[in-house]
Amino acid sequence: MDSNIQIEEKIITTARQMFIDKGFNGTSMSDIAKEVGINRTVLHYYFRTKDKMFQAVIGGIIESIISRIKFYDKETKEPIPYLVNNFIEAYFNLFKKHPKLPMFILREIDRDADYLFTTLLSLKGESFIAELKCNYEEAINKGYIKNIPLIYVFYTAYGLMLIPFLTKSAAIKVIVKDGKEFEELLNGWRPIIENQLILLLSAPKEAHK
Amino acid sequence: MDSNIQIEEKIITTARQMFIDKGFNGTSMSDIAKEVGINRTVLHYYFRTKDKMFQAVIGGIIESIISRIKFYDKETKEPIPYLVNNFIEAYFNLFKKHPKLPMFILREIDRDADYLFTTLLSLKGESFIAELKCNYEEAINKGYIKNIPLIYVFYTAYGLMLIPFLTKSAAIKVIVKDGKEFEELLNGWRPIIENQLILLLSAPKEAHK
DNA sequence: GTCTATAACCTGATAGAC
DNA sequence: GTCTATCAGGTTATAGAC
Repeated sequence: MDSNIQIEEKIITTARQMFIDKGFNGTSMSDIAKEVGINRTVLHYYFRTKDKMFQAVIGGIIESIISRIKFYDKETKEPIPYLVNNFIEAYFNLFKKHPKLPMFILREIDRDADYLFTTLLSLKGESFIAELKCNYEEAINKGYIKNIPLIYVFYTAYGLMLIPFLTKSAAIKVIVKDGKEFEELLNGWRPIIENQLILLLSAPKEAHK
Repeated sequence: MDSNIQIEEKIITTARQMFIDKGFNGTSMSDIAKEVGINRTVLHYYFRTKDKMFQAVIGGIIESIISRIKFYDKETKEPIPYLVNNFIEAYFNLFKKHPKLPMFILREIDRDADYLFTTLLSLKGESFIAELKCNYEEAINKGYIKNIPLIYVFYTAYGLMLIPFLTKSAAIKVIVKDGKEFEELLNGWRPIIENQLILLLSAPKEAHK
């Protein structure tokens, strides 16, 4: 039977969206069943427990986030501003499509960081993070980017990237009337974070006053 | 009776800490009662509902966060680097003492932004935000700071300020061994965020290359 | 495969004895 | 004021009929 696979597929996609919007604890099996349009016990038939269902869903979410990272490639030698531009473009598109994703990932880090990293490493390989670091240090040694610890680049990039989405509902209370005006706010924010990232990364000759 | 007031005091302080650590939904009345060392129904005797108990606690939390904001004072005319330094100092101290506070405030914004702002305005006055904006615009007009929308200053300040604490448990998984090393990580981060804020705010003559 | 029925919890909240 | 007992509602999960 292929209606089997179809319904399993439908469960996973709607469950993914609901977990992103409301988090693990905020989403009940009943909610998911109602949204899919099936009996609650059917969920248990396919996945047995809520945890196993979450496991079937979290991989795709992590993949969609991590795949946005693109590092300095010694072959193509793309300039920093181009890389920064690409990075921001990719994440802005992702978060405009899933505005609750930033909150989701932080909530999950807070809830169970161990499990998140186990899943991440099983997806991208055990040495994923070590490879990132190695790649980054090589770019420093060749003088393409400033000598600054990788973690601070992450802090700058993700701190500035996530904050508008994390505080979106507050912004709509205070300075912006609707989603359309929020979009314009984002458009004004983009060049600022772009500039700050380039300033942080650019090799000394471009950066020093 | 004053044992009355004592126990009410004890309930509030431990409830505040537990709400900060686990959020509103993550903290049950049973948890609080167990931590205080009383019967669960005693909580209902003092506060009747969980919501009213949260109300008794949230004011102090908001106050501790908002009171850190210090804007340009036309009287004393303190220079931007000094103000930035003070701002970062105040929040780093607060978050080192309560590392879960950043996650708490974001979670509550996500859960009920309306209620949070109603409480904020009732504490600081209806025109609190308008006054901030007015103060800020005056500083721009007098040429003390660059002409950039206030919201983007908030995004930069809080984005860079919050991100290390929001991802602390992830950092401890990956790049840092313990709390002491995390402290050092923070010490290295501080001058960077300081520099970025000063660059963002400084009036044109100091800022342009 | 999908349903009903039910189990075994946990939640917030209240009534009433002491 | 503080307790026990109880309620009504929600949660995940399973057994068994069809």
